[in-house]
Amino acid sequence: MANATLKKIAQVLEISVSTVSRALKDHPDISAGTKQKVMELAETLEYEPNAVAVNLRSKSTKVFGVMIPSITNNFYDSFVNAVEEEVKKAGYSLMILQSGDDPVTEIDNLKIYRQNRVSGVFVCLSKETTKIDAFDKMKDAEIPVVFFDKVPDDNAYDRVCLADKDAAEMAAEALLQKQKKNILAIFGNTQLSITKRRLEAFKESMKQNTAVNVSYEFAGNSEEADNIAQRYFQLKQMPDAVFCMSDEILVGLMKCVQQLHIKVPSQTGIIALSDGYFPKIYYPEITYVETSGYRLGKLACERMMECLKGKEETTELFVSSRFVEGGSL
Amino acid sequence: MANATLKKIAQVLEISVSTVSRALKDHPDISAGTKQKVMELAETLEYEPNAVAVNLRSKSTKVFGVMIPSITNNFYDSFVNAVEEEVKKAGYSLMILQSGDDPVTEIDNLKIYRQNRVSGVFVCLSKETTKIDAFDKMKDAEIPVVFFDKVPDDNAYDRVCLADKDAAEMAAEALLQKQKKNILAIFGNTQLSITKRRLEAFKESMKQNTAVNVSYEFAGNSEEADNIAQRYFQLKQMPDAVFCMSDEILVGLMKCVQQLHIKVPSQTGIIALSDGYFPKIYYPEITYVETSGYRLGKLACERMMECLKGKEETTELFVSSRFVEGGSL
DNA sequence: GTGAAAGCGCTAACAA
DNA sequence: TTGTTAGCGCTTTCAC
Repeated sequence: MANATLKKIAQVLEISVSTVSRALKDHPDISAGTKQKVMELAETLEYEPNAVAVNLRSKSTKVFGVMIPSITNNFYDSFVNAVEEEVKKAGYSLMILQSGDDPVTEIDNLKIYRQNRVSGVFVCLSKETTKIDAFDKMKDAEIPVVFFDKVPDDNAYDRVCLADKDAAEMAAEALLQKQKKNILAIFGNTQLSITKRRLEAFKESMKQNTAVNVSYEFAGNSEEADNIAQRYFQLKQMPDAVFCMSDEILVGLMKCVQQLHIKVPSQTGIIALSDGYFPKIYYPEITYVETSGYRLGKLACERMMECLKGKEETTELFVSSRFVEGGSL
Repeated sequence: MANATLKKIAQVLEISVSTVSRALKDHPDISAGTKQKVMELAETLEYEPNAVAVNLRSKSTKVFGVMIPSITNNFYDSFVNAVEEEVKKAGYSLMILQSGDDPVTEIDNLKIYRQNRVSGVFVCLSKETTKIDAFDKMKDAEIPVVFFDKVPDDNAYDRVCLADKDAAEMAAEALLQKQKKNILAIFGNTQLSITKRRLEAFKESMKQNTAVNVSYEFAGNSEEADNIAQRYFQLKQMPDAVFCMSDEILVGLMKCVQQLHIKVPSQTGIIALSDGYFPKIYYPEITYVETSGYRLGKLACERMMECLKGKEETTELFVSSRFVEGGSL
């Protein structure tokens, strides 16, 4: 008999609902005998508490929202994976909503989260988002928001980010170390703060050695990266190394490498910033600086949990980077 | 002022809660004047209905569960993407839970879905699941379940699947058409029904031409596929074509192809069953038979919606396959 | 040790 | 046209 309620159990046993409730929670007030009977009946009736009712009563759902531009993206997947894994331990579930990189959808989604009274929201801003006042409503509703990856500039918000600066620097250092002289550096959409940070740090590191020639290019997707690479590798003076800011760009570059039969690393070296999956599908495996969505997820959870137990100030936290040697540089 | 309730509005306006409720719903009974006042106050108070309360009252949440082995998987992503897109139109949200291919977690997750009174659940069984009686509890709770991809054999359940048989046949036909004589066919985990179906159909098609030599191999992941390919491509009689049952296997094969500098399609042809992303990251692009997670998602939604409005019998539905020409065969 | 009652926020049948 | 009442399932204070 499914959908048993406290009431039903109470009726059968001819005791009150509150006693049943307490018995099921193993409350000290209740006699062993009563507990026994209640537990048993609950068992046979397959009683399962109605979370909706509990939530209404307690004014708190055990659900976190996660908003990402798109779920079909390796990096966000890793993030979500980590978060799901982590919050489950505390009995939470996830409500995942995609913004599709659309600020309007983003705002709609926030509304859904508010109406569902989620306990908190993890947000990666859409590419197009410029105004973030919509998030103030979450404050009013007392729903903590932890931004990740694409975060607002405003210090008034909690943010966890990749150590973009460190990562870009590490990659740049590696290139210099290998004495590369003619580098093609492909970055993503310049609108994104993530691109800006990586670009700036990379450029800064490159200043150390003025004898190095670096060409900066920008690709919005894999295909554009492919096209850019095509152009450069048909020059008589081929790049002797390529830096890829992201997996998307790496994938585009590698298609070009395959097409033009470029030997890696003898003809050209390659280094990327990556979550780690794509570098391993090529031969030789690509040397990369890890920017882990998984670790970012864990960090975001930690921060969220702090927010829940009365946070103090907002913070910006970073996930450290890690150099992973492949055979491509 | 956030967290306004009907009660607050009612108090301010000195009218009853039910009038407020009706006014907000634009109920015909309510006078224009009252509606006006209520609407305005609701606006300024930033009233937003409490979904939890509504759910409790209506005994129906606007949430679907989606259970997949892992979210870090292209195919399931596409599926989830399609489902999210589709159900959003009807005002539903998704609660995604991963089973991690663990039957115990699977059962725990079902419990979470039941307790949260989701409106329905989309389930892809874990690799390890053998007994499915846990799903009967969902029936008792009157929560419709639509299985997808990895589905139970039992006809008593609603299922949407890829047309594995068709897809494998199409690939086999293409190989025969191209006069391939020495084919390496790599399949996945033989425990999975999906593997069985694809394997059986492929073998059946191959029977048409007994002059063709086919080697059947099985790989549980990309690395194993790579190793198998390594072995075959170091034989003096190299395969003149390779069939990959899945993206995972294709990725492994391609790593080997890169390592051994095998020319595609001149030295060996390649054909795969795939969702479509991975075939396009290689050069030449891989010829594949599309097994679309996205379309599967759409179909699953259709079926779910039917279930919600009182279904009749359970069905097994299939997403048709599509041959996509790359340059690899 | 147990029960009665109130209330979380909302809806809807029934009254007025 | 509006209000009253009851109740969704649960928890918890207060009384006995």
